[in-house]
Amino acid sequence: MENQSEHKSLARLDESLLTHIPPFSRLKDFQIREILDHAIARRCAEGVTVFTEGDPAERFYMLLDGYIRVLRITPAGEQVISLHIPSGQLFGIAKAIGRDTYPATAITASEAIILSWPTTMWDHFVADYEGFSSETYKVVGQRMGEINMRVVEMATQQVEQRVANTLLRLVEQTGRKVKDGIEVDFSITRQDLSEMTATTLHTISRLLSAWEKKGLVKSRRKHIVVSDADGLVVLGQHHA
DNA sequence: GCATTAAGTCTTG
DNA sequence: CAAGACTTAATGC
Repeated sequence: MENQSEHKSLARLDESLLTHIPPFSRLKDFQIREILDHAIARRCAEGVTVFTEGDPAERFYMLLDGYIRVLRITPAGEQVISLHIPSGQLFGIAKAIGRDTYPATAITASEAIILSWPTTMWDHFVADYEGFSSETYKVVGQRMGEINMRVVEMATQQVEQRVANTLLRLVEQTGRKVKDGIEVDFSITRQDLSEMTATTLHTISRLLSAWEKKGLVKSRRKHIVVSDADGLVVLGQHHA
């Protein structure tokens, strides 16, 4: 949790870092300055735990660059990946959902740059910074919506449909255009995908191999490119 | 239709 | 070379 993360407040933080990020975009320069002066900036390698489920929510976070993986551990010790967060979003905002501990664990899915503030400042942010709370509700709502969709998928769809839809969501939210399609923009293993879809890495491996033969995806170790999104959409809908 | 087991290869540090 | 990522086939519910 305190891995190699260079706590130095990355020189002096430039105001342009925040001016175009939704929760702060409506603020005056002096307010941005104020916010940055209270922030701690941290640059993390991939795989660093930012906070752990159940920990007291002492800080809240803004992801400036990279991706965050949100996960929970079952009593049996299995990981379940519940969400990936792209840059420009707040996370670890326990206060927004009425908690004083973190409801899940957050780990960097790539190299990342993260700002954070003490949770004691939360009420101040909500009260004094225009647009901050509405943006918070929006993000919380979006994530709830996605989780809801996934619950329905888990209950009603077969594995192939679930994996197809999960992969589509991944490239939609975190995809990067490459030569022959859209690539998931961070390291992702078959194990990871299985933890997102409640299946095994073996099934994922078989599915990806089959899809590759059909020309839907191209994957190498830790990389997945979706080359025919429409084809995947069909698979995700249809009962094959 | 899928998990499990098991037995392997290939890649990376 | 060891550890981790990945593949494939066999078996059983």
